[in-house]
Amino acid sequence: MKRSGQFFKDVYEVAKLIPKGRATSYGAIAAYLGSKGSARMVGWAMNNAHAISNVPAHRVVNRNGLLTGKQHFGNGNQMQELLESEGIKVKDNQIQNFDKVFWNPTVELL
DNA sequence: TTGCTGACGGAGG
DNA sequence: ACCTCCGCCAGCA
Repeated sequence: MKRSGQFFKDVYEVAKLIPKGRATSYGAIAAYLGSKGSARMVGWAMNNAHAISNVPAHRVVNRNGLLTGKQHFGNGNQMQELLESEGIKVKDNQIQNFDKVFWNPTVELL
């Protein structure tokens, strides 16, 4: 078993806890895990998350609500379609009303 | 082994 | 307000 760092593992667990119709940011997850400055690692973990089941990486975007990682979903706008399928409005790779759909693990999971 | 890159974010100019 | 640089740390050449 490739034991990725505990950090990655935690990222996966938090990602799985993101409610349907909600989204969070890389930085928010990193902050929740205690590594505020490691937002990039969260993104990296998401890349690896494709190997894990039930990890809704499409619900994780950058702090602007921009679907920066959509290009990693293989098909063109699959990430956007998944989000819209859950009720999240997306326009031009950006989540609309991001402040409403934003799910802050530091607050929600606390 | 060393160095560069990367699904980000905050600080500085 | 806009643009640029630095830090975070794991993976890969």
